[in-house]
Amino acid sequence: MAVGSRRELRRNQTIDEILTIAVDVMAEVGVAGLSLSEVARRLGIRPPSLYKYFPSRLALFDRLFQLGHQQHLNDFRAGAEAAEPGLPALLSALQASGRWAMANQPLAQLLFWRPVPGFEPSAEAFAPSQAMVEDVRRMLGDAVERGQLAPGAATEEGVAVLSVLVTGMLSQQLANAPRESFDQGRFTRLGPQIFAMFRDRYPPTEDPHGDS
Amino acid sequence: MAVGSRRELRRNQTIDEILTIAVDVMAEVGVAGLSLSEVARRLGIRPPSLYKYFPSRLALFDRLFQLGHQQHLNDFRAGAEAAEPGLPALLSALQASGRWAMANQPLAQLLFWRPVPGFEPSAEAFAPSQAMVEDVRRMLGDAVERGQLAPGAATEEGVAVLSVLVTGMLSQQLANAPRESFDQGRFTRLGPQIFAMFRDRYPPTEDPHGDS
DNA sequence: GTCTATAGCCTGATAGAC
DNA sequence: GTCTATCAGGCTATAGAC
Repeated sequence: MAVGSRRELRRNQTIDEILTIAVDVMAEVGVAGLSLSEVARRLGIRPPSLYKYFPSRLALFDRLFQLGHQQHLNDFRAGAEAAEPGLPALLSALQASGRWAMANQPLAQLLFWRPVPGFEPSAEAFAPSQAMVEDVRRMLGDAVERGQLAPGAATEEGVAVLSVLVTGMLSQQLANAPRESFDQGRFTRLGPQIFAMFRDRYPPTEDPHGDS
Repeated sequence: MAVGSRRELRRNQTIDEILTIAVDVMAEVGVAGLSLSEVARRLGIRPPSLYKYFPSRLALFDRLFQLGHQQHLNDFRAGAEAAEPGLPALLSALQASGRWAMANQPLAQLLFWRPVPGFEPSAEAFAPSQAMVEDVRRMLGDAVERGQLAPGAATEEGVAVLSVLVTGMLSQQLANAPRESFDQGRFTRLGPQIFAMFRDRYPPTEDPHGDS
Protein backbone atom coordinates (compact mmCIF):
# COMPACT_ATOMS: atom_id res chain seq x y z
CA MET A 1 0.00 0.00 0.00
CA ALA A 2 2.78 2.45 0.89
CA VAL A 3 0.10 4.70 2.28
CA GLY A 4 2.52 6.95 4.07
CA SER A 5 4.73 7.98 1.19
CA ARG A 6 5.12 11.68 0.64
CA ARG A 7 3.53 11.42 -2.77
CA GLU A 8 0.45 9.70 -1.36
CA LEU A 9 0.24 12.30 1.35
CA ARG A 10 0.37 15.18 -1.07
CA ARG A 11 -2.22 13.52 -3.26
CA ASN A 12 -4.59 13.08 -0.35
CA GLN A 13 -4.14 16.68 0.63
CA THR A 14 -5.12 17.74 -2.87
CA ILE A 15 -8.16 15.50 -2.79
CA ASP A 16 -9.21 17.06 0.48
CA GLU A 17 -8.81 20.51 -1.03
CA ILE A 18 -10.96 19.51 -3.98
CA LEU A 19 -13.68 18.25 -1.68
CA THR A 20 -13.62 21.39 0.43
CA ILE A 21 -13.84 23.62 -2.61
CA ALA A 22 -16.62 21.49 -4.06
CA VAL A 23 -18.67 22.02 -0.91
CA ASP A 24 -18.10 25.77 -1.16
CA VAL A 25 -19.23 25.78 -4.77
CA MET A 26 -22.38 23.81 -3.97
CA ALA A 27 -23.20 26.25 -1.22
CA GLU A 28 -23.06 29.09 -3.73
CA VAL A 29 -24.64 27.68 -6.86
CA GLY A 30 -26.72 24.80 -5.56
CA VAL A 31 -25.85 21.14 -5.28
CA ALA A 32 -26.78 20.26 -8.83
CA GLY A 33 -24.87 23.28 -10.09
CA LEU A 34 -21.48 21.92 -9.10
CA SER A 35 -19.06 21.93 -12.03
CA LEU A 36 -15.55 20.56 -12.30
CA SER A 37 -14.40 23.64 -14.15
CA GLU A 38 -15.33 25.91 -11.29
CA VAL A 39 -13.53 23.68 -8.81
CA ALA A 40 -10.43 23.68 -10.98
CA ARG A 41 -10.59 27.44 -11.34
CA ARG A 42 -10.60 27.94 -7.59
CA LEU A 43 -7.92 25.38 -7.02
CA GLY A 44 -5.73 27.19 -9.54
CA ILE A 45 -5.37 24.34 -11.99
CA ARG A 46 -6.86 23.49 -15.38
CA PRO A 47 -9.95 21.32 -15.59
CA PRO A 48 -8.22 18.35 -17.23
CA SER A 49 -5.89 18.06 -14.25
CA LEU A 50 -8.83 17.23 -12.02
CA TYR A 51 -9.28 13.97 -13.83
CA LYS A 52 -6.11 12.72 -12.19
CA TYR A 53 -8.08 12.73 -8.94
CA PHE A 54 -11.62 11.95 -10.01
CA PRO A 55 -12.53 10.08 -13.16
CA SER A 56 -15.80 11.95 -13.61
CA ARG A 57 -18.13 14.52 -12.16
CA LEU A 58 -20.38 11.82 -10.76
CA ALA A 59 -17.40 10.19 -9.07
CA LEU A 60 -16.81 13.47 -7.27
CA PHE A 61 -20.41 13.45 -6.13
CA ASP A 62 -20.00 9.92 -4.88
CA ARG A 63 -17.03 10.93 -2.80
CA LEU A 64 -18.90 13.94 -1.46
CA PHE A 65 -21.80 11.70 -0.56
CA GLN A 66 -19.53 9.39 1.36
CA LEU A 67 -17.72 12.26 3.05
CA GLY A 68 -20.99 13.80 4.13
CA HIS A 69 -22.33 10.60 5.62
CA GLN A 70 -19.03 9.99 7.38
CA GLN A 71 -18.98 13.45 8.95
CA HIS A 72 -22.61 13.10 9.86
CA LEU A 73 -21.97 9.76 11.50
CA ASN A 74 -18.99 11.12 13.42
CA ASP A 75 -20.99 13.99 14.84
CA PHE A 76 -23.88 11.69 15.63
CA ARG A 77 -21.61 9.35 17.58
CA ALA A 78 -19.88 12.18 19.38
CA GLY A 79 -23.30 13.39 20.43
CA ALA A 80 -24.16 9.94 21.72
CA GLU A 81 -20.99 9.82 23.81
CA ALA A 82 -21.83 13.14 25.42
CA ALA A 83 -24.83 11.86 27.36
CA GLU A 84 -25.95 8.94 29.52
CA PRO A 85 -26.54 5.71 27.61
CA GLY A 86 -30.10 5.00 26.59
CA LEU A 87 -32.62 7.64 25.71
CA PRO A 88 -30.45 10.65 26.66
CA ALA A 89 -27.66 9.42 24.40
CA LEU A 90 -30.08 9.01 21.49
CA LEU A 91 -31.53 12.47 22.01
CA SER A 92 -28.07 13.99 22.21
CA ALA A 93 -26.95 12.15 19.09
CA LEU A 94 -29.96 13.31 17.10
CA GLN A 95 -29.38 16.87 18.19
CA ALA A 96 -25.79 16.64 17.01
CA SER A 97 -27.06 15.21 13.74
CA GLY A 98 -29.40 18.15 13.30
CA ARG A 99 -26.70 20.65 14.07
CA TRP A 100 -24.44 19.05 11.53
CA ALA A 101 -27.15 19.24 8.87
CA MET A 102 -27.81 22.94 9.46
CA ALA A 103 -24.08 23.67 9.44
CA ASN A 104 -23.45 21.62 6.29
CA GLN A 105 -26.48 22.32 4.18
CA PRO A 106 -25.13 21.46 0.75
CA LEU A 107 -23.92 18.08 1.92
CA ALA A 108 -27.15 17.52 3.84
CA GLN A 109 -29.15 18.20 0.70
CA LEU A 110 -26.99 15.79 -1.24
CA LEU A 111 -27.53 13.09 1.39
CA PHE A 112 -31.20 13.52 2.11
CA TRP A 113 -32.74 14.83 -1.08
CA ARG A 114 -30.74 13.39 -3.98
CA PRO A 115 -30.99 16.48 -6.17
CA VAL A 116 -28.36 15.53 -8.74
CA PRO A 117 -29.74 14.13 -11.99
CA GLY A 118 -28.13 10.81 -12.82
CA PHE A 119 -26.33 10.35 -9.54
CA GLU A 120 -26.84 7.14 -7.61
CA PRO A 121 -24.51 6.61 -4.66
CA SER A 122 -22.30 3.55 -4.71
CA ALA A 123 -22.65 0.87 -2.05
CA GLU A 124 -19.36 1.99 -0.58
CA ALA A 125 -20.47 5.58 -0.25
CA PHE A 126 -23.64 4.35 1.36
CA ALA A 127 -21.96 2.33 4.08
CA PRO A 128 -21.73 5.06 6.77
CA SER A 129 -25.43 5.73 6.36
CA GLN A 130 -26.28 2.12 7.08
CA ALA A 131 -23.97 2.17 10.06
CA MET A 132 -25.92 5.06 11.47
CA VAL A 133 -29.23 3.31 11.02
CA GLU A 134 -27.81 0.37 12.93
CA ASP A 135 -26.58 2.70 15.65
CA VAL A 136 -30.03 4.18 16.02
CA ARG A 137 -31.57 0.76 16.24
CA ARG A 138 -29.07 -0.34 18.86
CA MET A 139 -29.63 2.78 20.91
CA LEU A 140 -33.37 2.27 20.73
CA GLY A 141 -32.72 -1.25 21.99
CA ASP A 142 -30.65 0.17 24.85
CA ALA A 143 -33.45 2.52 25.78
CA VAL A 144 -35.93 -0.35 25.75
CA GLU A 145 -33.67 -2.47 27.95
CA ARG A 146 -33.40 0.38 30.41
CA GLY A 147 -37.13 0.68 30.57
CA GLN A 148 -37.16 4.08 28.90
CA LEU A 149 -39.18 3.03 25.90
CA ALA A 150 -41.65 0.29 25.04
CA PRO A 151 -40.27 -2.62 23.00
CA GLY A 152 -42.08 -1.46 19.88
CA ALA A 153 -39.62 1.42 19.59
CA ALA A 154 -36.73 -0.88 18.66
CA THR A 155 -38.34 -2.24 15.51
CA GLU A 156 -38.34 -1.38 11.84
CA GLU A 157 -41.35 0.75 12.49
CA GLY A 158 -39.76 2.62 15.37
CA VAL A 159 -36.70 3.44 13.33
CA ALA A 160 -38.84 4.57 10.41
CA VAL A 161 -41.05 6.75 12.58
CA LEU A 162 -38.04 8.36 14.19
CA SER A 163 -36.45 9.04 10.82
CA VAL A 164 -39.67 10.65 9.63
CA LEU A 165 -39.71 12.99 12.60
CA VAL A 166 -36.06 13.96 12.32
CA THR A 167 -35.88 14.42 8.56
CA GLY A 168 -39.24 16.19 8.56
CA MET A 169 -37.91 18.77 10.97
CA LEU A 170 -34.74 19.25 8.98
CA SER A 171 -36.44 19.28 5.58
CA GLN A 172 -38.86 21.96 6.61
CA GLN A 173 -36.13 24.05 8.15
CA LEU A 174 -33.73 23.70 5.23
CA ALA A 175 -36.37 24.39 2.61
CA ASN A 176 -38.22 27.23 4.30
CA ALA A 177 -35.75 29.02 6.53
CA PRO A 178 -32.24 27.74 5.84
CA ARG A 179 -30.56 30.72 7.48
CA GLU A 180 -32.10 30.30 10.89
CA SER A 181 -29.91 28.56 13.46
CA PHE A 182 -30.61 25.08 14.75
CA ASP A 183 -31.58 26.43 18.15
CA GLN A 184 -33.73 29.29 16.89
CA GLY A 185 -35.16 27.69 13.77
CA ARG A 186 -38.92 27.72 13.63
CA PHE A 187 -38.90 24.00 12.94
CA THR A 188 -35.70 22.70 14.50
CA ARG A 189 -36.51 24.35 17.80
CA LEU A 190 -39.47 21.98 18.03
CA GLY A 191 -37.01 19.15 18.55
CA PRO A 192 -37.86 18.47 22.19
CA GLN A 193 -41.60 18.44 21.49
CA ILE A 194 -41.13 16.21 18.48
CA PHE A 195 -38.93 13.85 20.41
CA ALA A 196 -41.46 13.78 23.23
CA MET A 197 -44.07 12.66 20.73
CA PHE A 198 -41.87 9.74 19.82
CA ARG A 199 -41.36 8.84 23.44
CA ASP A 200 -45.07 9.06 24.10
CA ARG A 201 -45.79 6.77 21.21
CA TYR A 202 -43.69 4.07 22.89
CA PRO A 203 -44.29 4.70 26.57
CA PRO A 204 -42.22 2.50 28.88
CA THR A 205 -43.83 0.07 31.25
CA GLU A 206 -43.08 0.93 34.86
CA ASP A 207 -40.26 -0.51 36.94
CA PRO A 208 -39.01 -2.96 34.32
CA HIS A 209 -35.92 -4.09 36.21
CA GLY A 210 -37.08 -3.62 39.73
CA ASP A 211 -34.09 -1.30 40.17
CA SER A 212 -35.79 2.05 40.47
CA MET B 1 -58.92 41.51 -21.27
CA ALA B 2 -60.71 39.69 -24.13
CA VAL B 3 -59.86 36.47 -22.37
CA GLY B 4 -62.09 34.38 -24.53
CA SER B 5 -60.70 35.31 -27.94
CA ARG B 6 -59.60 32.44 -30.08
CA ARG B 7 -56.04 33.72 -30.08
CA GLU B 8 -55.93 33.83 -26.30
CA LEU B 9 -57.38 30.35 -26.16
CA ARG B 10 -54.79 28.91 -28.49
CA ARG B 11 -52.04 30.64 -26.58
CA ASN B 12 -53.20 29.20 -23.32
CA GLN B 13 -53.37 25.75 -24.85
CA THR B 14 -49.76 26.08 -25.94
CA ILE B 15 -48.73 27.23 -22.49
CA ASP B 16 -50.44 24.22 -20.98
CA GLU B 17 -48.60 21.96 -23.41
CA ILE B 18 -45.30 23.55 -22.44
CA LEU B 19 -45.99 23.00 -18.76
CA THR B 20 -46.97 19.38 -19.31
CA ILE B 21 -43.85 18.69 -21.33
CA ALA B 22 -41.70 20.45 -18.76
CA VAL B 23 -43.01 18.15 -16.06
CA ASP B 24 -42.21 15.13 -18.23
CA VAL B 25 -38.68 16.37 -18.78
CA MET B 26 -38.13 16.98 -15.08
CA ALA B 27 -39.30 13.47 -14.36
CA GLU B 28 -36.66 12.12 -16.70
CA VAL B 29 -33.63 14.29 -16.07
CA GLY B 30 -34.27 15.73 -12.65
CA VAL B 31 -35.88 19.00 -11.66
CA ALA B 32 -32.72 21.06 -11.97
CA GLY B 33 -31.98 19.46 -15.33
CA LEU B 34 -34.93 21.04 -17.08
CA SER B 35 -33.86 22.89 -20.23
CA LEU B 36 -35.85 25.07 -22.58
CA SER B 37 -34.22 23.46 -25.58
CA GLU B 38 -35.49 20.04 -24.64
CA VAL B 39 -38.99 21.37 -24.12
CA ALA B 40 -38.90 23.09 -27.48
CA ARG B 41 -37.64 19.92 -29.15
CA ARG B 42 -40.53 17.86 -27.82
CA LEU B 43 -43.05 20.52 -28.64
CA GLY B 44 -41.77 20.58 -32.21
CA ILE B 45 -40.69 24.19 -32.28
CA ARG B 46 -37.36 26.02 -32.11
CA PRO B 47 -36.04 27.23 -28.77
CA PRO B 48 -36.38 30.95 -29.54
CA SER B 49 -40.10 30.51 -30.06
CA LEU B 50 -40.51 29.52 -26.43
CA TYR B 51 -39.59 33.02 -25.41
CA LYS B 52 -42.92 34.22 -26.74
CA TYR B 53 -44.49 32.32 -23.84
CA PHE B 54 -41.90 32.55 -21.09
CA PRO B 55 -39.31 35.30 -20.83
CA SER B 56 -36.74 33.05 -19.20
CA ARG B 57 -36.07 29.62 -17.83
CA LEU B 58 -36.64 30.80 -14.29
CA ALA B 59 -39.99 32.24 -15.31
CA LEU B 60 -40.96 28.76 -16.48
CA PHE B 61 -39.98 27.38 -13.10
CA ASP B 62 -42.06 30.03 -11.41
CA ARG B 63 -45.09 29.00 -13.41
CA LEU B 64 -44.43 25.34 -12.63
CA PHE B 65 -44.16 26.20 -8.96
CA GLN B 66 -47.49 27.95 -9.02
CA LEU B 67 -49.11 25.18 -11.04
CA GLY B 68 -47.86 22.57 -8.60
CA HIS B 69 -49.13 24.38 -5.57
CA GLN B 70 -52.47 24.99 -7.24
CA GLN B 71 -52.92 21.31 -8.12
CA HIS B 72 -51.80 20.33 -4.67
CA LEU B 73 -54.29 22.71 -3.09
CA ASN B 74 -57.09 21.45 -5.30
CA ASP B 75 -56.47 17.84 -4.33
CA PHE B 76 -56.11 18.80 -0.70
CA ARG B 77 -59.48 20.57 -0.74
CA ALA B 78 -61.17 17.76 -2.61
CA GLY B 79 -59.89 15.42 0.09
CA ALA B 80 -61.29 17.67 2.77
CA GLU B 81 -64.72 17.66 1.12
CA ALA B 82 -64.77 13.88 1.05
CA ALA B 83 -65.04 13.44 4.82
CA GLU B 84 -66.88 14.78 7.83
CA PRO B 85 -65.82 18.25 8.91
CA GLY B 86 -63.24 18.46 11.67
CA LEU B 87 -60.54 15.90 12.21
CA PRO B 88 -61.74 13.41 9.57
CA ALA B 89 -61.71 16.12 6.92
CA LEU B 90 -58.18 17.12 7.84
CA LEU B 91 -56.97 13.54 7.75
CA SER B 92 -58.62 12.95 4.40
CA ALA B 93 -57.17 16.17 3.00
CA LEU B 94 -53.65 15.27 4.12
CA GLN B 95 -53.99 11.84 2.58
CA ALA B 96 -55.02 13.42 -0.70
CA SER B 97 -52.04 15.74 -0.41
CA GLY B 98 -49.70 12.80 0.05
CA ARG B 99 -51.17 10.96 -2.88
CA TRP B 100 -50.71 13.99 -5.07
CA ALA B 101 -47.07 14.28 -4.04
CA MET B 102 -46.29 10.65 -4.85
CA ALA B 103 -48.11 10.94 -8.17
CA ASN B 104 -46.39 14.21 -9.09
CA GLN B 105 -42.89 13.77 -7.81
CA PRO B 106 -41.03 16.30 -9.93
CA LEU B 107 -43.46 19.04 -8.98
CA ALA B 108 -43.43 17.93 -5.36
CA GLN B 109 -39.66 18.18 -5.30
CA LEU B 110 -39.83 21.65 -6.79
CA LEU B 111 -42.32 22.74 -4.14
CA PHE B 112 -40.84 21.14 -1.07
CA TRP B 113 -37.11 20.99 -1.69
CA ARG B 114 -36.18 23.98 -3.86
CA PRO B 115 -33.54 22.15 -5.86
CA VAL B 116 -33.09 24.74 -8.63
CA PRO B 117 -30.07 27.01 -8.21
CA GLY B 118 -31.08 30.63 -8.44
CA PHE B 119 -34.79 30.09 -8.36
CA GLU B 120 -36.88 31.92 -5.81
CA PRO B 121 -40.63 31.70 -6.26
CA SER B 122 -42.53 34.94 -6.75
CA ALA B 123 -45.12 36.05 -4.25
CA GLU B 124 -47.81 35.27 -6.79
CA ALA B 125 -46.59 31.72 -7.28
CA PHE B 126 -46.52 31.30 -3.55
CA ALA B 127 -50.10 32.33 -2.94
CA PRO B 128 -51.73 28.88 -3.19
CA SER B 129 -49.26 27.56 -0.67
CA GLN B 130 -50.27 30.19 1.86
CA ALA B 131 -53.90 29.45 1.17
CA MET B 132 -53.30 25.84 2.09
CA VAL B 133 -51.57 26.74 5.34
CA GLU B 134 -54.60 28.85 6.20
CA ASP B 135 -56.88 25.97 5.33
CA VAL B 136 -54.97 23.67 7.64
CA ARG B 137 -55.16 26.17 10.41
CA ARG B 138 -58.88 26.64 9.93
CA MET B 139 -59.47 22.90 9.92
CA LEU B 140 -57.44 22.51 13.07
CA GLY B 141 -59.65 25.21 14.56
CA ASP B 142 -62.72 23.26 13.46
CA ALA B 143 -61.39 20.14 15.11
CA VAL B 144 -60.74 22.04 18.32
CA GLU B 145 -64.22 23.50 18.29
CA ARG B 146 -65.68 20.05 17.87
CA GLY B 147 -63.73 18.80 20.82
CA GLN B 148 -61.55 16.52 18.70
CA LEU B 149 -58.27 18.24 19.56
CA ALA B 150 -56.93 20.38 22.36
CA PRO B 151 -56.73 24.12 21.65
CA GLY B 152 -52.97 23.99 21.33
CA ALA B 153 -53.34 22.22 18.00
CA ALA B 154 -54.71 25.31 16.27
CA THR B 155 -51.64 27.45 16.84
CA GLU B 156 -48.46 28.26 14.95
CA GLU B 157 -46.84 25.39 16.76
CA GLY B 158 -49.56 22.94 15.88
CA VAL B 159 -49.38 23.84 12.21
CA ALA B 160 -45.59 23.56 12.26
CA VAL B 161 -45.63 20.20 14.01
CA LEU B 162 -48.17 18.84 11.56
CA SER B 163 -46.13 20.09 8.60
CA VAL B 164 -43.05 18.39 10.03
CA LEU B 165 -44.86 15.07 10.28
CA VAL B 166 -46.35 15.23 6.80
CA THR B 167 -43.30 16.48 4.93
CA GLY B 168 -41.06 14.11 6.87
CA MET B 169 -43.10 11.16 5.71
CA LEU B 170 -43.08 12.36 2.13
CA SER B 171 -39.42 13.38 2.10
CA GLN B 172 -38.30 9.99 3.33
CA GLN B 173 -40.52 8.20 0.86
CA LEU B 174 -39.51 10.33 -2.13
CA ALA B 175 -35.80 10.20 -1.36
CA ASN B 176 -35.49 6.55 -0.38
CA ALA B 177 -38.18 4.66 -2.22
CA PRO B 178 -39.83 6.92 -4.78
CA ARG B 179 -41.34 4.04 -6.74
CA GLU B 180 -43.37 2.58 -3.92
CA SER B 181 -47.02 3.55 -3.89
CA PHE B 182 -48.54 5.85 -1.33
CA ASP B 183 -50.43 3.00 0.27
CA GLN B 184 -47.57 0.53 0.28
CA GLY B 185 -44.66 2.91 0.85
CA ARG B 186 -42.52 1.99 3.82
CA PHE B 187 -42.88 5.54 5.11
CA THR B 188 -46.17 6.79 3.70
CA ARG B 189 -48.02 3.74 5.01
CA LEU B 190 -47.19 4.99 8.50
CA GLY B 191 -49.61 7.84 7.90
CA PRO B 192 -52.26 6.67 10.39
CA GLN B 193 -49.69 6.09 13.13
CA ILE B 194 -48.05 9.43 12.48
CA PHE B 195 -51.37 11.20 12.49
CA ALA B 196 -52.30 9.43 15.72
CA MET B 197 -49.14 10.83 17.28
CA PHE B 198 -50.31 14.32 16.36
CA ARG B 199 -53.73 13.69 17.84
CA ASP B 200 -52.19 12.30 21.01
CA ARG B 201 -50.03 15.36 21.38
CA TYR B 202 -53.17 17.50 21.48
CA PRO B 203 -55.66 15.25 23.24
CA PRO B 204 -59.16 16.70 23.47
CA THR B 205 -60.77 17.39 26.78
CA GLU B 206 -63.88 15.31 27.32
CA ASP B 207 -67.41 16.40 26.60
CA PRO B 208 -66.53 19.93 25.44
CA HIS B 209 -70.01 20.93 24.32
CA GLY B 210 -72.07 18.82 26.59
CA ASP B 211 -73.56 17.32 23.42
CA SER B 212 -72.08 13.85 23.54
C1' DG C 1 0.74 15.59 -12.46
C1' DT C 2 0.45 19.48 -14.92
C1' DC C 3 -0.17 21.65 -19.02
C1' DT C 4 -2.18 23.13 -24.01
C1' DA C 5 -5.32 22.18 -27.30
C1' DT C 6 -9.42 20.65 -28.71
C1' DA C 7 -13.36 17.83 -29.66
C1' DG C 8 -18.00 17.81 -29.22
C1' DC C 9 -21.41 18.75 -27.08
C1' DC C 10 -24.82 21.59 -24.51
C1' DT C 11 -27.21 25.88 -22.91
C1' DG C 12 -29.89 30.61 -22.55
C1' DA C 13 -30.89 34.32 -24.90
C1' DT C 14 -31.29 38.01 -28.77
C1' DA C 15 -31.86 40.12 -33.59
C1' DG C 16 -34.47 40.44 -37.26
C1' DA C 17 -36.86 38.37 -41.55
C1' DC C 18 -41.25 36.54 -42.70
C1' DG D 1 -45.68 33.54 -33.54
C1' DT D 2 -42.65 31.15 -36.02
C1' DC D 3 -38.49 30.87 -38.14
C1' DT D 4 -33.05 31.21 -39.23
C1' DA D 5 -28.90 32.71 -37.71
C1' DT D 6 -26.06 33.66 -34.23
C1' DC D 7 -23.90 35.26 -30.09
C1' DA D 8 -21.47 34.17 -26.23
C1' DG D 9 -20.61 31.24 -23.27
C1' DG D 10 -20.70 27.07 -20.55
C1' DC D 11 -19.53 22.20 -19.77
C1' DT D 12 -17.31 17.15 -19.57
C1' DA D 13 -13.93 14.63 -21.23
C1' DT D 14 -9.81 13.07 -24.02
C1' DA D 15 -5.14 13.24 -26.48
C1' DG D 16 -0.71 13.99 -26.04
C1' DA D 17 3.50 17.07 -24.96
C1' DC D 18 6.41 18.06 -21.06
